[in-house]
Amino acid sequence: MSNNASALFLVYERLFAHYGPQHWWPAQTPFEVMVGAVLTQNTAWSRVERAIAALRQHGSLSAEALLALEPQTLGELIRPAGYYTIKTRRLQALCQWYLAQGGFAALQGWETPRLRTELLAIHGVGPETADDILLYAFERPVFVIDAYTRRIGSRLGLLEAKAPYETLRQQFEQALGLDTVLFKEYHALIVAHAKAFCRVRPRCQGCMLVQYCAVLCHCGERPLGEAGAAID
DNA sequence: ACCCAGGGTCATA
DNA sequence: TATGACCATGGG
Repeated sequence: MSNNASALFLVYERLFAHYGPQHWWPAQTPFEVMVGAVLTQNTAWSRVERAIAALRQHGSLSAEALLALEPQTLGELIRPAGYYTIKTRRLQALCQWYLAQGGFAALQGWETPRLRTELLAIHGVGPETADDILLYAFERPVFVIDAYTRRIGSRLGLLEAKAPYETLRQQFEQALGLDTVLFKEYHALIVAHAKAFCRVRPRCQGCMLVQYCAVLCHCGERPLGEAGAAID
């Protein structure tokens, strides 16, 4: 295992030690995970919670119900999550595919590569949304790369922030091994860490940044070495 | 008033 | 391959 690979695992251990288990994804059903994955695209989760609550209140938190809604009605329900016109189309496209394939039980029988390819073919489902769904709805060992992963990873000097999505995903998967439970927890911890320091920006020089890095570099006895020294 | 959030698509070079 | 515009709400 390369230094980089062991460093990625060390970061996980320290995040877990600091924040504890995150119990992700915050949803009651696999289908709700899928809906949330679309709604949270470039959107704060607190906004998504509002939209999901509205859908549940309306009795429309199912593929059949979402498809039956008039676009204008659905748009009104998910309005708090922003991009409501686009997300209305995306949600209904996802539901149409979901039902056409026979729903969750049928899809669960698919091999992961096929499932991923088919998800990516849905209009409005990109790599991160597809991988959120694969990991948290279908429990497949797929590592999710998001903006937080890029930011934290690059600050630690462990990855290139602008590298292609697939490159980074394979980097994590090869470093950690295909472990669904680990992947679920790791991604959730990255988001937890980012949220804890959501005001930290690359140009910041203040104490928040020191704490942000300290969680990963100095909370344990073992140093991160060169990777740790590379932070900002 | 300004920045940005758990992205993705499309047009352009 | 790689930028940039665009989508839209609401919290800090």
